[in-house]
Amino acid sequence: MRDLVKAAKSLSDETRLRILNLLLVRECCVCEVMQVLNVSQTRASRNLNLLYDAGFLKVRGEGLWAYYSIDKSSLPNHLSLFLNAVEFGLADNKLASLDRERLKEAQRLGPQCANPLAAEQIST
Amino acid sequence: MRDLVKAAKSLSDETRLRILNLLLVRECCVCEVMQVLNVSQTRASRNLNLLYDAGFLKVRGEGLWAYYSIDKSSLPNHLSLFLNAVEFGLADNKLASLDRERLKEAQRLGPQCANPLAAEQIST
DNA sequence: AAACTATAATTAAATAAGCGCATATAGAGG
DNA sequence: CCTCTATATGCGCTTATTTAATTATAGTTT
Repeated sequence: MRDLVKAAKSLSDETRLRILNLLLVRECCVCEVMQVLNVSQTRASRNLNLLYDAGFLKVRGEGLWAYYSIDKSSLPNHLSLFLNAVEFGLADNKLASLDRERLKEAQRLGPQCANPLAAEQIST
Repeated sequence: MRDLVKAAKSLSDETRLRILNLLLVRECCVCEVMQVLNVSQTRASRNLNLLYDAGFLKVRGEGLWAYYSIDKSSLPNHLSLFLNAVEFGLADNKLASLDRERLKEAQRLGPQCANPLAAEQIST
């Protein structure tokens, strides 16, 4: 039961649903999530880790980068069913679609390039 | 997206999963939920209402009683998918099975009969 | 090895969730 | 109309979640 509660809890946050939406398209590193969702590094990392903890994600470290992904074939059945619900629910969602578009243009440039404000401060 | 978050949040609590587990068997009134889960009237009512708010439940008032139920056929698709996940996840759960057993013996006697402590105090 | 960088963890502060108690509501029955 | 009863709700308290800011970690590069 605890697993189920944990899984549902991990899905009960907009940021995390948006993250799953991206990872359903393809593997992402933390900085790509930051870029596409326009959130802080802390927030991206923490919520990715929460989804990992709930069992939805795999992580693969490659040098400094951490690549998160969803491996549907190795998911326990109840998580797989939850994911179906999320995938269906996000399919026709405006923000989710926009995120998927933005993902196409996301680049693996590291966290400091994801924040336009910081970039401005540098150029000033 | 807000709907999805709300749905997932409503599933992220043990009491509410146990309630869904009962209602997947049959319609229940508040006092039956109290009895089977051995929780307070406030707690039963509040959590039923939360699940109702998320769209999972129907209510039917009959005199003083409120009967809650799940009408699978009229659920929106994403809720239906969520429910599948919950149903699967609870199928082989010990506590959920026990609750289903207890449900067979539950009676519609009103809230004060659901609390064994109160019953003892009455008999003393 | 020293400087740099992507991510993780820790902390502190704000916000929200969950529950019991007491009270409100609304229907039933005398 | 008054009382009794099943359920709902407002309030206050406790605990849990979320996040930004800061610091830590670990790999990379020079």
